[in-house]
Amino acid sequence: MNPQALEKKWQKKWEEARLFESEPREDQDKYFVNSPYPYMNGYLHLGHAFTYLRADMVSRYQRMKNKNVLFPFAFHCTGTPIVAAAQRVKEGEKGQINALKQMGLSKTLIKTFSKPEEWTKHFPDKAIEDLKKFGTSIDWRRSFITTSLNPPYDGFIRWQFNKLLAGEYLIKGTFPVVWCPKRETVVGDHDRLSGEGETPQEYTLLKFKGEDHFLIAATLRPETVFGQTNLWVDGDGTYTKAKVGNETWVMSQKMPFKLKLQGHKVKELGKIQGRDLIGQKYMAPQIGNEIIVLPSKFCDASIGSGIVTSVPSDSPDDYQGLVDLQNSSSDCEKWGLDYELVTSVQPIAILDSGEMGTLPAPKLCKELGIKNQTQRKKLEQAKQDLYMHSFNHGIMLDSTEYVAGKPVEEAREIVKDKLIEEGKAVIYYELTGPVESRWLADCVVKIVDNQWFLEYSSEEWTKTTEKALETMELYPFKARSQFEYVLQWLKNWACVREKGLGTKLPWDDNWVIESLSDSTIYMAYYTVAHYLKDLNEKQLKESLFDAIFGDGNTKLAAEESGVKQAEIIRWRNEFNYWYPYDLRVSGKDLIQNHLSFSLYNHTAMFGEDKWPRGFAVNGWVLVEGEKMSKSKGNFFTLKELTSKYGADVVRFTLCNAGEGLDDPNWEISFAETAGKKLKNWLSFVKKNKGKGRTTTHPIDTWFREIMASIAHQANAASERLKFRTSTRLLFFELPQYFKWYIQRADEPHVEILKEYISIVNRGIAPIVPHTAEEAWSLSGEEDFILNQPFPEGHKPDLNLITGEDLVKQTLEDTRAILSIAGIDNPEEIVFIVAPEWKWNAVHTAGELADSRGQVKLAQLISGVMPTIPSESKKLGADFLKKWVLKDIPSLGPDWQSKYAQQVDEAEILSASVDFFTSIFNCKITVVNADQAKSSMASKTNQSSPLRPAIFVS
RNA sequence: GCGGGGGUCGCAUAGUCUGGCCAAUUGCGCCGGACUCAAAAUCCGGUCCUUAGUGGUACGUGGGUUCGAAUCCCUCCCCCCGCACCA
Repeated sequence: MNPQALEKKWQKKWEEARLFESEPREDQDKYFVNSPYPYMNGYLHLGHAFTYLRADMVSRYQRMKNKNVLFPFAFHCTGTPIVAAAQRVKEGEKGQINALKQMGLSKTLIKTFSKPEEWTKHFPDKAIEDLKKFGTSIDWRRSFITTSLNPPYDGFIRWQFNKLLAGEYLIKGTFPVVWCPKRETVVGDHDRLSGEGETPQEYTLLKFKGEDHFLIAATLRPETVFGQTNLWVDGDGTYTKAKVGNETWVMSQKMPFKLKLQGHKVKELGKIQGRDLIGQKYMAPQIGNEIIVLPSKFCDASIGSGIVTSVPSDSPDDYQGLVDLQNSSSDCEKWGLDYELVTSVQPIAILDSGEMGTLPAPKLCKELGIKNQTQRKKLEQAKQDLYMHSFNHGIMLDSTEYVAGKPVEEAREIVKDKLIEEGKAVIYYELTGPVESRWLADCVVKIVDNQWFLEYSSEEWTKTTEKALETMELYPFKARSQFEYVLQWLKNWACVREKGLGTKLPWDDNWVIESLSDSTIYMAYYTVAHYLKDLNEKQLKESLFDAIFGDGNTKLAAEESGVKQAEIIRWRNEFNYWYPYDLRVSGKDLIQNHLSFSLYNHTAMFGEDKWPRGFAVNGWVLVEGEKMSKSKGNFFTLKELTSKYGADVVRFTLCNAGEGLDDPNWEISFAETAGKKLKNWLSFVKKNKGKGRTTTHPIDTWFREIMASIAHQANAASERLKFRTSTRLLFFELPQYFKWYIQRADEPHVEILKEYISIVNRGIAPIVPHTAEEAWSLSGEEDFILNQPFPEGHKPDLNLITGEDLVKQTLEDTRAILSIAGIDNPEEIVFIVAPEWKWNAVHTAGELADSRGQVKLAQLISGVMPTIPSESKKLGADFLKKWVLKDIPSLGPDWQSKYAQQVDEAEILSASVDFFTSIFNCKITVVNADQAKSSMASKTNQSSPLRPAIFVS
């Protein structure tokens, strides 16, 4: 049977048995695991598969630990990408249509994709199909899509936001967005021809008072106003004079338009030439001096405000501009400037940038050998370096008055706020780089009024959320510091948008709730999703949600919604049974947004008993060590992989790709060979059903103990979601031991063979469920393997293992010696076990050992020597010396326990003579050192407890 | 720059928290052998150097702590992820 057929068979059986349709059961502990729903603008890929596999393995593992498990799944459709993509299809854009074609969609289907709803129908269905074929243990009855396309969910989100508003978790503010002036719309990343990732950046607009107007200059470094020496304009450029509010401003020609979008009242008055400004003097903000306007080449009337305030101490551009002008009296003459006056302008030190000094810009320019202001590349680099350096290391000098001694980072905010308060500056936004919209227009920044924010920066709310985090179980432990950091750093989140799919803000139809904000507590919705599914919009009253998810009155809810009160109570009970969720499995990229948001919203919406119990985070899947991407050609959808390799191979190899926070690395070569391994296991199980001897063999006990020990370790690993470790132990390591067992015992014992098969089957069931089910049934067992207990084992009894370790060690040593000696066909091999007195010596050493296992040599020698036969006294001293100085350190602490019980080495090795003979095909002799032939004396002396001397000939 | 995670024997991974059973796990690859007319599959053995075994070197670099360091501390170098309004 090919893997797909086998998998289909078991998937059908699971479905028929309704194995994953979870219902509350009061007599059983529950376990609720979930994972963030995927965004539905494409098929599920290997990256999704990894996270969902982890959730599925937990789900299956917990079922085997006798938990009543709920694992639901849903689909995210909120936001702009689907709408934007649909719009592109509608406009017939080639790139978008090709992308869909590449996914294997038919032409007719693609046509329908001009409607966003079609996306939300097609992809969820396909995702369900893919995940079913992947063998996930999901309760599909509870699935849903988000947005207003699903009225019950829509109602749930409206209910949530009403509660958030009432609880004062929402605040209003303004917010800068990227704006297309042509289309008059917000421009997200997917609406851009170029400039992806560019965002609005805050500048401080400084106002320089002149006789009847202000010059306007934008700066990113308001704290440097203390060092202003002059202004720069583009002498060849043209500027605009405009009335802004009650003042008259001079600025670049494009700026009035931008100012309007940023909430200013602007009326253009006329033009003014840059050259007319040169030589004029203006009152500089903060320093209260008049400074002169000078011409520069780097200053461009079309960028920003077109006017720059000059701080030569800390800006390489400004410094170089000044030097250039001071080096050229002819230029000064050309612009009608007083050369004397120009040369008198000098940089003013305002902040200490550590090793860069208090006048870093002049220093840098000289060091870099910058000749003039047209060396843009060097100057740009110098500016970047200096900007970061000063920001991180700079301390304001005494001359800066109220910010003296403060780090630049703090001073910047203080100075900015003060200037704004005094009316000497305003906030202004520019983009971090040029952005061109799909509608072929250059984008600008617009300030949105009335923007709603979730107030994640609220101290009180954060405190409660931190408390919630404290009680949570995090996988891996390492993730905690990351979460702690995020919670204290998280800022307010703009939670509504002007466009895109989603739920409308209940109290303002013009806003749609944003996609990271409508997905914070929906795990609660899973508990009753299958009941709410059929309700109509009129029934979806606030009171109903209050009654199910809170302490709302069920009678009132029944009256308002028309749902029977008993039903509502049942739903509430189901919510209370499953909630809170025990584990949410996600990629690590969601720590800083989604998972943290989810935690915040839980503390806002629910009581402490409903706060999340666990987060598990994992890395991003790499393929052959490289990031998966369509352009690299290493992009795999879940669907193509399961149909190529089968679900279990994909699960097995993904599980083996990694665990913890590291990026898991999926290897194709392993996927190619893993199928064979699974198949081999099946044939092994089939072939060995009921086989084995009924007589006992000394080695049986050893293997039983090994099985228990491996199972014990695997169970502990699985408990911490380390399923790779678990699989390695059970599927790779245990079989190694089994091989050894077979080598030693020829035929396994019937009960032990059965136990071995059972342990491996149950152990790998969470990872490769189809193979495990098949093997379970092949081995003659009844029922689903999923209903069996996961093997737990126990810690091994070392005494039962030591003897076999001796045989193993001896075999390895013998092999090593033979190969080094170059003997292919030995005639005789003699194992010379340590004499009694060496054992005694070791025991005595064990008794004398301190807590670290250390032994004082002198003390040991004096204690042991009397017990050593006189003929061996010299050897004895040598042995003790070596034992204490060499062996004990390498054996490690607690070395004594290994030797505590003296095993009869001669007997153990003698019992294994047949075994050794079968391997080396020669005479095997075991002797005690006391009886060894004198011809072997030099070897004999090497013997020590558990490490016999070996003589080959 | 800030925050987080890393750098291990061809490749990939375990080990690091809790220092010594660590020349170091496991998979892939490679080499040799068995089986076979042959191949595939499977099985056995090997895969740092040296050596009739318990010796040397080695876990990014350079120091330190310790009887003892892949593991703890410090320096430096390098790689990955995030720094948001985007799902």
